Amino acid sequence: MVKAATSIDVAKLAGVSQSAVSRSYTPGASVAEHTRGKVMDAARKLGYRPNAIARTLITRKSRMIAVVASYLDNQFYPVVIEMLSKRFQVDGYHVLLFIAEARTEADELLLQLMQYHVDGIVLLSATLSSGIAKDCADAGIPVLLFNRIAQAGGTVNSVASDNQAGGRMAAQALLAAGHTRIGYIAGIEDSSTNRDREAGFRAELAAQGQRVFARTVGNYNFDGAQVATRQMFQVSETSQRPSAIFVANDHMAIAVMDTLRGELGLRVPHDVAVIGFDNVPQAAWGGYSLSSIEQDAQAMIEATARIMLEQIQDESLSAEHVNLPVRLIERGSTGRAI
Amino acid sequence: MVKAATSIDVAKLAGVSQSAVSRSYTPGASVAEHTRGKVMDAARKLGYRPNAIARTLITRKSRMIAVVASYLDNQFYPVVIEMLSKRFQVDGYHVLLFIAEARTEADELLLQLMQYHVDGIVLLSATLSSGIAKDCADAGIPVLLFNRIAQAGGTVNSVASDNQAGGRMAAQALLAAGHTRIGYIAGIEDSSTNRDREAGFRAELAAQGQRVFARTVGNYNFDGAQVATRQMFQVSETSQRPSAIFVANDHMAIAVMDTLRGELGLRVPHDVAVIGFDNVPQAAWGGYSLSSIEQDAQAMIEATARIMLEQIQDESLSAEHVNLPVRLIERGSTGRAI
DNA sequence: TCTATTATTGCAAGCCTATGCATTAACTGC
DNA sequence: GCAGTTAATGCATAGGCTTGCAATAATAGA
Repeated sequence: MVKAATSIDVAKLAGVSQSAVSRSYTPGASVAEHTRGKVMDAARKLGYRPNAIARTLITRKSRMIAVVASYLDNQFYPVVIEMLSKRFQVDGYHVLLFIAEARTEADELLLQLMQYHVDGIVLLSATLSSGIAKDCADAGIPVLLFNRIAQAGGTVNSVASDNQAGGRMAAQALLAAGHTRIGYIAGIEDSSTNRDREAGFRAELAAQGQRVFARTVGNYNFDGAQVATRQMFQVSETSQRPSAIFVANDHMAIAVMDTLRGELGLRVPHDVAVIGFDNVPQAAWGGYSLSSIEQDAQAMIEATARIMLEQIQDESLSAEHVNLPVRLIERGSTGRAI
Repeated sequence: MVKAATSIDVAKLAGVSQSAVSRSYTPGASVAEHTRGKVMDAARKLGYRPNAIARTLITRKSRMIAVVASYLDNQFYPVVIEMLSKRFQVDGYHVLLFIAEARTEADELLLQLMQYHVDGIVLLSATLSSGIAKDCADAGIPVLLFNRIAQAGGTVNSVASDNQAGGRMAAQALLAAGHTRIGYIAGIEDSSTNRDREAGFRAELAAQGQRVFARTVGNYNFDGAQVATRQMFQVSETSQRPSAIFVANDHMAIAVMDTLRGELGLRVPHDVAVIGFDNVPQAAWGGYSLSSIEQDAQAMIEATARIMLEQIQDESLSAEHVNLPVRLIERGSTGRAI
């Protein structure tokens, strides 16, 4: 193990002061081209790289952004994480990833994050206690909820899709296909996504003189969705069962289709039409051909990056709330042949 | 924005020296219980949290582990990342995540990582240039290849599955079902996983007097696998086409099944049997019921964590190479009803 | 009661870099 | 050739913490 060269070592070898070395690595600093050349030569010889930790200590900018997720089963999140990570790398920021399942766990984690002086925090489909939100605000660390709406209009940013519009689109698609017995399988009850998707869905049904025919809860997880499907279809008579279901996200919708076909012997869309939300890559797979409401992940990432970078630059900016349009993608699961 | 309290503030309020504050936060340090109590009280009042950056600067331990992935489409990786992240959190380590597609990109990234004084580096299905490997070794940073074997027996650890055995199992499963025209769809040609899986597969075929009937390359990606499937099945006569295919991973195998069924109108397993590798969650989905060779992700994570933590503790340890057993999971795609 | 131990505590020196300020060098224009 | 600018450089300090060492207090042993 060789001790890494420091700026002082480089300075000595190059015959300049340590400040000159530092300035050579600072874009826009005042150094003669000639000097920078000597410094870079010396640095190359010694394998010198500036110590990001020491730099963070003094500048109070770590160029790290924390991303907190609760699980990665739902492919929507890996996709988002990958995009976020690449997007932030473009601007020289790195992603510190955390998996926190419970709320309390997330709170504890965020306190740890703050010790690392992260420049910003992105929460994927998670919320945080107002106490922690305040701590972050006090510390000047911008926080952004991704795919969730902040409850209080406080200091926390949010980037989400227009879930209500999405819910309406789902209803329209099923109504347009002539369904009259339409069910809803909910995600996590108190999540903003579930609330908004369901509200939009119900509003559109109501507007067309209908209402939700059956409703169960899948809590946004695979097993939960299977259970929810069984519950919804435990009645024996066909006329008692929904002929179409709006499932609060694709991850669950796939479990629903599996259960309908595998366990209950029903065909999709012939016996039951299914539509999901998110348009994850798997929705397009031949085995499912799942109709879905597409979230514009690219636009969400771009908005997230913009807001975070702006607020890292300028602390005085106030919280933003972005709501992006969604789009109906019709595939086989709602009867549209592909 | 309130400036965060420092150990000096706490020391003042508690009426002790700054060292006492530091020691109060260091497990095993020499502090009277009474003193620690005063310190903690003062810390609570001020909302003090030790500054991890300053600590890193002096101890040269950041408690951060870098994880480098090249893409997250293949669900195997999100699953692994989630498990790794949780596992390291147990020991108080945090994961710094990077997405690097090309080799050169990864090299550049690693140099940046070293600036952050990460305590260790885990590369998911990626390799690194020997130059960088040496830099890491020199800097005393343990590096571990996950799901890849290090080419040189050098300073780099590796944790992988027994891919050769897996390849053999895949061959056995197809041979046992009576197939005589067996194809192989390869992953990335020069990856150790592809090499080993194919070698085992061929060895077993040879042992039973057969050989690979057809071979195309899918490069471990979805689109590539679709192309590879079309190539393999472009011949018109049934007897010219394989009746079974071993696909180098599940991510591709699913694309293969979609192409066989959707484009080519073939049934799985009736017309063509398919077996994959990894046993990703989607393999179990009803839409595919894909037979697969399971990698024991849990054991791989455990080995990874153990090796990394050990080597972070003790720099003198030499590189380890772990090879974990795999298991055949038979499902519908090879004819076994589920 | 006095000395020998041991447990606590404080002092002060780093760890490595960024940056305000003062100084010096190099130029400019007249 | 000289005063006035501007560019380049170095000095010295700060940023928040850990830790070896010395000093002190507390305890035990005789």
